[in-house]
Amino acid sequence: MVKIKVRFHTKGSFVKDPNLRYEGGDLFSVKGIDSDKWSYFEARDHLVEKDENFDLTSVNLWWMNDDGTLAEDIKPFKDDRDAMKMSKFAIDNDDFVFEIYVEPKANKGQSSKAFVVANALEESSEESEYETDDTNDTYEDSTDGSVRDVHFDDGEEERALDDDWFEPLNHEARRNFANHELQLVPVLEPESPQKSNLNKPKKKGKTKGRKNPVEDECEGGGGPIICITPEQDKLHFIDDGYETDELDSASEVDTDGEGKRPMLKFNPDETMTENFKFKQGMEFSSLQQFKEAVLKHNVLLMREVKFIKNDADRCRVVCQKKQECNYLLLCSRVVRTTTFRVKTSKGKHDCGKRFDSKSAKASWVATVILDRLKNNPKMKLNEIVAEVRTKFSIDIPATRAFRARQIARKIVEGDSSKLYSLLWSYSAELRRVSLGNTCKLEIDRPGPGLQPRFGRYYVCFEGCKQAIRNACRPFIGLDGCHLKNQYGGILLIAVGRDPNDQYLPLAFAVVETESKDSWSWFMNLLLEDIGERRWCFISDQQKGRLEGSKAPKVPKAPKAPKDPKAPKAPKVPKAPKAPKDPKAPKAPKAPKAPKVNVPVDHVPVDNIPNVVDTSDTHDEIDPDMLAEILFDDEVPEMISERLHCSAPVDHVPNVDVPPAMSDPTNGKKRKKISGNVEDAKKAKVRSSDRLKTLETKNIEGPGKDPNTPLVIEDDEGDCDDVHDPKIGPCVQAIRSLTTLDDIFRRMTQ
DNA sequence: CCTGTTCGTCCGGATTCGTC
DNA sequence: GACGAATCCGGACGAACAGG
Repeated sequence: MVKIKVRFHTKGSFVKDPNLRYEGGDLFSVKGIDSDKWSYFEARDHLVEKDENFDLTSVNLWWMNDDGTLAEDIKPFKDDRDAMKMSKFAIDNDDFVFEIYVEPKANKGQSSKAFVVANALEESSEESEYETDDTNDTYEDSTDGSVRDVHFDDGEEERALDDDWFEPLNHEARRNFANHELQLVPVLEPESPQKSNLNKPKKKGKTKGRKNPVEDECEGGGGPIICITPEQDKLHFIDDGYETDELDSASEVDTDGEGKRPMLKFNPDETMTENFKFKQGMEFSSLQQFKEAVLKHNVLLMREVKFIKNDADRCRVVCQKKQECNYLLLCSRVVRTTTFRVKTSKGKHDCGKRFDSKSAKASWVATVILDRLKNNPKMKLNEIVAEVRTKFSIDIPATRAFRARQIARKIVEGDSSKLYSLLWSYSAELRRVSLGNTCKLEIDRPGPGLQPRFGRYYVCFEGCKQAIRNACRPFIGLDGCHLKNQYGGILLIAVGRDPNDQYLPLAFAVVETESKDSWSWFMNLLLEDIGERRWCFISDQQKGRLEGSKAPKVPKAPKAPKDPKAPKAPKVPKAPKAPKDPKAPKAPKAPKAPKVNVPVDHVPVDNIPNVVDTSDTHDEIDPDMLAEILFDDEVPEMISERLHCSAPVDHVPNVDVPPAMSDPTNGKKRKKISGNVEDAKKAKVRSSDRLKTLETKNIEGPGKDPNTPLVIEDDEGDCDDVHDPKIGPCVQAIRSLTTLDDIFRRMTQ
């Protein structure tokens, strides 16, 4: 594939005085077009893009390589085949720039000037195309030098020949054509033995020995068996029975690799149907592809076939009921290519249908159930049997369904062991792309002589680091979820929030289990990457983690926010929140961490003893849950208000934050928390109970308004916010946990 | 009864050799 | 060189069995 550049000449016209030239109009260029993807329709799209009134039906298109001349090199650009010519030309001639001319269609009775020129060029080329077509042919049975008398009446095939003349000739030769100099000699390879025979007519009976089996079949056939002789095969001959228009959708016309006349090509991507026909001449990229297609087709036909000949070069297929059915397919390799072609085709069964086709092999059944298995990995065997019966009226035994499910599972899940072994390469590639990407792969070595095993894996991308340092808010959500593949494990993930309220994945890790050890490993790596600042970590909590850590909830201090530096803003009256636990100490100061017995596998960063454990087990990472954490709870709401506040923080009205300002879920998830606190708490017990938090010293960072710093500050004990009933617990918690080590220490006290 | 597993059988692929 | 026949071996298959 190469990149080509196309210059479009539009809105002008051809003038001949006496040389042909294009006058007036506009010119625009399109660069970097993949030659493989270049098409007639892409050209049209570019023209429409440039001029929305462009009407393809009212113009003729012409193309030419950029160093050609209009008088000699202009060619019609009528469809995709012309586009393919251009692509081929670019590759063959290292000429990657083309001109496309848009010419208004001539009125009735008038001829396009370009048409006159191009027509002359085509005529001249067609006169000699057969000769040129043979230049690459290696047909060996010809004995004299006469040009083969091949004639195609069909326009399609003329087009095919038209394609052909193009290929073996270089640019210079085409110019010779253009000048009506039919001297191909300079461009033809002189006198190779093969080529010297190319034009010789076939000597009948020269091939000695065994007759071609295909011919045998033709003779002995008795029935509508269509045969291709070796001569037809080698010449890519297409007889009258070749009905391009009747091809099934699963096939396409294409030129073969040598740029010869179009052949049928089997398209494995298209859906096989009962109406599919294995036409003689149809080509397959491999014998395996042919066999799979045959089996698939016969499953649909509810017939059973067998491969009576099946080796590297050929495959002969007959019906299982060979005695009563004349079904026969023979596919064999095209000489000196890797392509396989159907040489014999009698693809109609004379036998009756059967409902227990063995052609419905386990591998085929696997493909049938693949989609359903993706959604339902525990699909039952009888469901598989029923599925195949419903779709194809074929009964398969349970054992086949069992194996099919095994195969399908393997396809769906992939070979995990192989994927794990690719981690080294993946890491190396990430490092190659950017040295700032962090990849940590921990290997577990069970013992000497034993194979090392996957331990842990951590990834943090350079871009994410930059984003959290420079653009995002200093809040980081942490969570973990179970991996459900063959080997299990836990995925730990850290996400940030950018100024647009979007989640920003920061880092992720795969660890063996959620434990203090694994979380601290993850957190240490994360802090190494994002830098030591005062970050605010927000996490959910797990059941076991809170055992023994339940402590009286910190009541809210009376509301008394004061910031002398900031102007006062009017406040909306709000009912004071009732403390949930009347026995709870009223001390507004940071609570001293209770001494709790935290099992080793508890995550340390969550241990703020103020909530009731109602957390769910982790199944999936739920971004909405994090949204709730950030915006539904009393403390996060305070934070969110401050995040979005353009006024000083302590003058934020004590009202609900409008969803448009703060809620990334556009208010869908947001629950009212002012007013009756108990009701509000009930309504969002899940999210509030998940909140554990928090570690930071200085929560500063870009909020929505970068000019308004976030002020949940500041130095020890000086912040009036401590007396704010909304901010109290948050700041207390924040202040008391200045570093991750503090958190760990507290956890283990 | 349903589901999953085991084991013996048989088919098909690979290879070799002989013939045309 | 192309094709057919013979042989060997691995894997897919189905029957039988075990477990829930």
